[in-house]
Amino acid sequence: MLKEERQAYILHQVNLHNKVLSSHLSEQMQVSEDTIRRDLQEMAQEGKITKVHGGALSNSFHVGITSRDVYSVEEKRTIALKAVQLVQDGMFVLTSGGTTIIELARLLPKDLQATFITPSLAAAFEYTNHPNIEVVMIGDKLSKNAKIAVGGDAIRRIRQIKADICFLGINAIDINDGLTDNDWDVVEIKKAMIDTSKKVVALSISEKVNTTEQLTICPVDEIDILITELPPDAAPLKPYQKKGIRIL
Amino acid sequence: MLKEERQAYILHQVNLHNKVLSSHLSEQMQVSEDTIRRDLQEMAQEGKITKVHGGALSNSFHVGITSRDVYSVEEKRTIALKAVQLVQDGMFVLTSGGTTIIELARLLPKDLQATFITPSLAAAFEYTNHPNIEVVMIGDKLSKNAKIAVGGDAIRRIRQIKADICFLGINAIDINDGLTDNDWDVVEIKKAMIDTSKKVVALSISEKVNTTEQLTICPVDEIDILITELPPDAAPLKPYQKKGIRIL
DNA sequence: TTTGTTCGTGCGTTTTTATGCTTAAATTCG
DNA sequence: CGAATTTAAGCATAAAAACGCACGAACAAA
Repeated sequence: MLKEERQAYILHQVNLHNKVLSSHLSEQMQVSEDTIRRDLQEMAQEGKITKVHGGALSNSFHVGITSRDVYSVEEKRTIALKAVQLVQDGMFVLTSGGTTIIELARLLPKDLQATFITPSLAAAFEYTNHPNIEVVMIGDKLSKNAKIAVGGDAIRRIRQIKADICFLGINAIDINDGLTDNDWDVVEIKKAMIDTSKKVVALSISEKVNTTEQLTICPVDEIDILITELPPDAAPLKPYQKKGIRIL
Repeated sequence: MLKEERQAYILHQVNLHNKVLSSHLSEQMQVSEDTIRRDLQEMAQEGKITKVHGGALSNSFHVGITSRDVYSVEEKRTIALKAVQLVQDGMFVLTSGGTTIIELARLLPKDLQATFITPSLAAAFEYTNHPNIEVVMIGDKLSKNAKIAVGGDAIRRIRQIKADICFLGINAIDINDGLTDNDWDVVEIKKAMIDTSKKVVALSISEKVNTTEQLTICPVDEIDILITELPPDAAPLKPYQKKGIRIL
């Protein structure tokens, strides 16, 4: 059997079943696993498949939901980096959706072992890329624009969880009006998340600090930690610090 | 034997068998391998064949390697088009994940008003792009590779639904072994989906017909409709038709 | 016919490629 | 953590390719 033949067959199998085992292929084609591994490596380099421990995965399904240009990524990355430090092994972490949360998801250390729970499709998707993280998706009717599960069932489910920490990507925060948003269903979900978590962390780019939307989620004193891309002692954050909120 | 004669013969052989070995040709025509190699090289330069180590491949064979998008999109699209016709306004539709289902999701008519329920992240995401479709995500612990919710809670939730129709993207179907898969949790989910649906539709490219994986989902007679990219009267599908399964 | 040129072919020799094996390191999993 | 599996790297070997060279046939021109 020619090398190219073999690789064509492998590609075929991979795309057929979404995954293949080196051992299996080796047996099927009567060549050593070494050869298979070299084939897989070669094909992976050409971008045809994704090589993993023990075999290979199809590339087609892997690329999906995410990746699209995000507004002020740099700031959000800064925020996410600070947030990551709050997560420790074994924690139950509840998160909302939103682009800042997605950045957080991407920056989680590879060896972190924790359980992440979210009603957001995109966040859930990102979490599944981390091998050591257990991901729980909160299901229910999906909100079309936020792409997160909303509704009574989702809320009930969230309230059943006792999370160690909750990360909220927020749209507007104001010292008087508190946390606000513009989608009724999302507000309900965030309320539930806050209620059921021991510690609440609000993530927001400084642009959104001291702005207000139509619907109230909660007053500022219900959040424990506020993270922006600014240094903790920046002037605009002083009022929040005075209210007893920890700034990172 | 003249050079031209020889090359004509080689071309014939290549197109007939999709591959030739230099050694084989050399023996057949009683010339040195050097000569064969020179012939192959010449023909390769003219674009008639593709030369590889040890022999040559037909050019048509090689195109399979170059196409690197989703595997057999065309077939899957054909399948999806047939499947779409089964959905009508007002239906409750339950679907699994998988690339064929994603194609189905993309091909749904814009004006379709129905409720789609799925444990698959990618499928749910696609459904949310349709303004008139109500999307319900089944939540639970997420399976890392399939990116679908698995576990007792998801199963319980699925069983509470009485769906009009259920679309399953399947990995392997065999007349004796029935529907099979290679992921325990996914199998459980699919079982639940089948049990709770009035009508079960299996979507599969013909390559997966008459193949078997390790874990059984259900015998073939539990599915109502089988859709492949082949015409309904294709030979490989006859046995299924005899069992009373409708073929599309 | 003779001579010189070109082409096709085969034969050694040297390189390159493909593959399997062994061993040590890495990874996974109970 | 420790056992079992998987991988990576180096080495050995055989097969194939590349290269130069030589021989002989075909062919053209003198």
